[in-house]
Amino acid sequence: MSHSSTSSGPSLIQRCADAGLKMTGQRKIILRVLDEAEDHPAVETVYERAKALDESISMATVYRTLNLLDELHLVVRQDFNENFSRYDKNTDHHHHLIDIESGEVVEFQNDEIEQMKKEIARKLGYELIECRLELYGKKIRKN
Amino acid sequence: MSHSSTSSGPSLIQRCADAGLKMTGQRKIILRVLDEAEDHPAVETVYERAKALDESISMATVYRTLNLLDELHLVVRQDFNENFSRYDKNTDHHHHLIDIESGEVVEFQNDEIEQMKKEIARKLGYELIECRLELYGKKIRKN
DNA sequence: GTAGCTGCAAACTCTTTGCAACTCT
DNA sequence: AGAGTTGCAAAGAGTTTGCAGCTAC
Repeated sequence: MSHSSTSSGPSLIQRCADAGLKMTGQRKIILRVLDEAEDHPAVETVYERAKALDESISMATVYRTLNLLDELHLVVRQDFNENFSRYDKNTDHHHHLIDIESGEVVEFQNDEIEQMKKEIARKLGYELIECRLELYGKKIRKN
Repeated sequence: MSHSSTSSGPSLIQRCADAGLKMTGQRKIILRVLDEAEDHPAVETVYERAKALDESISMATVYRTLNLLDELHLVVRQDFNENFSRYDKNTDHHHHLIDIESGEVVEFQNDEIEQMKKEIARKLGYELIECRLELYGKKIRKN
């Protein structure tokens, strides 16, 4: 098992430019916010951080931009049992462990589980296309 | 690995009565709808089915009843990447495979995965409290 | 120049809630 | 009788959208 490291490679800004998106001032700011995020920010959070860099940015633009990036698979929309979406700039396949006390999110990857998921789907007569695995846990304190 | 069979045991109506809930006409109908459901109905669906049995039932009552049952752990609120909730009368621990073409939901249980989840959480320094595993797949057609 | 992007405000969807009337127990 | 439940309509939260103006290319 391994933690996923923060995705490196070309920045979101670069990848968006490559995808032929018009690079407006607002868009650059939002992409920078996502690139610099070490967490899985909610739309509201992206908005706040973007607004701190450019007062003129509107919520509508944040929503539109995040939807666009999600469609292009440049970010991943997450839904951790909350009534709003979070966004993950790490598009590599991985899962999440959510600390139910602090809300902190840890990413992980596990090959054995990947295998088993496929096998389970196959035994039920399905080809596995997507999947979602979230662990909710409490930090173990070593006394 | 095994499919979970439709939970038997005492009916929801019985378990609610045991829990000391006032058994109004509307509540009985909603509980009957849930007891008879072979699927994972959305709130809207529960409402429609209940309304077919008693025209007077309101959406507000359906929401209030489902929230109440969820709090008492007599049903489980599910959220399959849709922008509304579904409810599952099967409160035994299990996971779901969702057919991305038909929307059909298959329940399954797998002891190996249960073990691995706990182990992964432990290795990351957490005690596993809850979890959610959803497989999204396409039916394999045997030609 | 123009396709595409933006801010604003209004609209939309799902869900919750205040209130007065009603109903199980 | 009284605590708990109900229907209605209004309010809330999160998200989307129509529109006129603006901007990157």
